[in-house]
Amino acid sequence: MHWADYTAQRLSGRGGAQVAASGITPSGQFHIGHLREILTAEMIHRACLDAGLDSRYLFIVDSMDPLRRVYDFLSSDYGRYIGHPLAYVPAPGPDGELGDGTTSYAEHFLAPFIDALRTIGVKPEVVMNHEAYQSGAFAHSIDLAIQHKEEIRELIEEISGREVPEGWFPYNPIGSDGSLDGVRVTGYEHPRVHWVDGHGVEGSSDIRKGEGKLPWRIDWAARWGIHGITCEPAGKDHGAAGGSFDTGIPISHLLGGDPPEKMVYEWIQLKGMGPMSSSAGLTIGPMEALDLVPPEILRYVIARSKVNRHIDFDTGAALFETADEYERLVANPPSSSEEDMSKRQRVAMETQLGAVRLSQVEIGGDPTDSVGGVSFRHLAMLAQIKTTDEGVWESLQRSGHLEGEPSQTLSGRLARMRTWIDGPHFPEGARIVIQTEVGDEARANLSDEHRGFLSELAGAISDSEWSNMAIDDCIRGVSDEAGIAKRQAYVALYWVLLDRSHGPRVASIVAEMDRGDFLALLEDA
RNA sequence: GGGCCUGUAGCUUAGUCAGGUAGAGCGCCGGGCUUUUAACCCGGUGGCCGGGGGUUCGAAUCCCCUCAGGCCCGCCA
Repeated sequence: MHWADYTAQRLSGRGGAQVAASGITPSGQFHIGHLREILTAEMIHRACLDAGLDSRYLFIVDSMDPLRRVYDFLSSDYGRYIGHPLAYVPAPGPDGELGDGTTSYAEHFLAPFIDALRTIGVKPEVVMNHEAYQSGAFAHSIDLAIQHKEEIRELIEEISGREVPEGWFPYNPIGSDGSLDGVRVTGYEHPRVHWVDGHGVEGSSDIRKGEGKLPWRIDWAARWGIHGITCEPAGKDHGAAGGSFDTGIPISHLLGGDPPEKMVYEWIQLKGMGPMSSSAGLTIGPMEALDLVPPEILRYVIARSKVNRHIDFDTGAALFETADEYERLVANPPSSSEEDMSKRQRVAMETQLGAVRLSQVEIGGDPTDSVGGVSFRHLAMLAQIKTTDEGVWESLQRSGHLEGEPSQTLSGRLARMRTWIDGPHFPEGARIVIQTEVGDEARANLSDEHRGFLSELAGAISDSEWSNMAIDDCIRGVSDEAGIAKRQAYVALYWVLLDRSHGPRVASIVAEMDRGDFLALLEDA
């Protein structure tokens, strides 16, 4: 059974309406890792719906969280906004310069991410956390937290093993300069929290009006109750023993809530990406990833992995293989008709089918609608050999992959594939580089028999018609005359053309080449 | 120092919760396709389940120890 279905099953035991949620701080550019946070929760939500449960999916944007520091992509002018809730910080301009404030920092980074989510079929109910504070939704929880101040302090100290500092207060008011930092609480008279800020200015905040916030560990616990959240997968950082999940659960009870079960997902790592490295500034965002592979593949990357396994997100060969794995699964789904299937095989099959189901952009979508009918590997090859899309379709029609006109799915795939090929993320192993001179490795691997064939071919092909068919006839004819095994003839050509022992149809490659260039290569051998 | 996750065929991994003869995909190798391929179809190869010890009739699975990789323990989400 797929993990999302399993979780849905557990949630059904809990009864009532299900609310799956994610929470992300919009402190900067969203990246591919955030997709796991979102999709883990969203897939559970979908699984709940599929199980006939009443379910909603919430995306809580931590817009009330303060700007922590001046990130590298921000101008130093942002220094004065440190400690300010992100909803009240002006969005940066293109070069990180301080914006005019028409758009908030939080909105600025959120908007493109929401667009990307829509493309992958995620349509969350978006909750801006600062609005929740402004609306007074937190007021009751804040009041309870203040009343239970000492119990909460004990819980945090006991569970996290951390000492809560003197003067700690379970509500952090915004000071006179708009910052949450350095504000000391001096008293509480419902609904106002009195304080003195770092400048020595005194004031008071109305807990019903977004004039302050709960500290994270309490904020999280409170929102579970406020929104009736029944499931919120959290990153492994929250999951550490004594982490915010462990303190959140008892705090939530204290605030009258019924917290979700602890669920922790592993990170997506950018390891093993070859030329990609964060230090080189070459990270990948969801939008960028969507330029390369279709949304269902991006979903499948998450769906196919168990929640507690880390994912090496690799825009190179691994993504290639994942995409082809998806194609195979959809085109040729495991069949349940086998009676002699073992229990394990059956479970594995159900899990795979679940992963495909949850990878669909539209809920309940037919996976076969998203199938291209061609492996990514093959398409990548054709896209490199054929300069025009028409050429690709013709080749696919000849090879039987395609009947009639290409579907929208397929032409979309080709467009993305061309982007991928032209970009820095394309796997080098799949790149077809036509040599301009014979490579060292090729030279080392060419036998006398190979050379003899190549030189004969040079003579024969110099006045051959320059078409796929004619070139192929010529190659086959010469190999017969030269008495070389066909296989060896092609091996020789692959070495010369690609500096490899094998490759795509030789004639297809040669037909796209300039005759002079090809002859020069043959003679160079 | 404390804790969490992971370690199964060359690669990605299922199976670990409820012990019962190690499964899959890719790759690779071979064959077929009267067109060669990185297409397509068929077949095959491949694993002292990180290591050691223990419990058991029986351990990838439970217990202890150990090695390796990743991550968390700053009101930071």
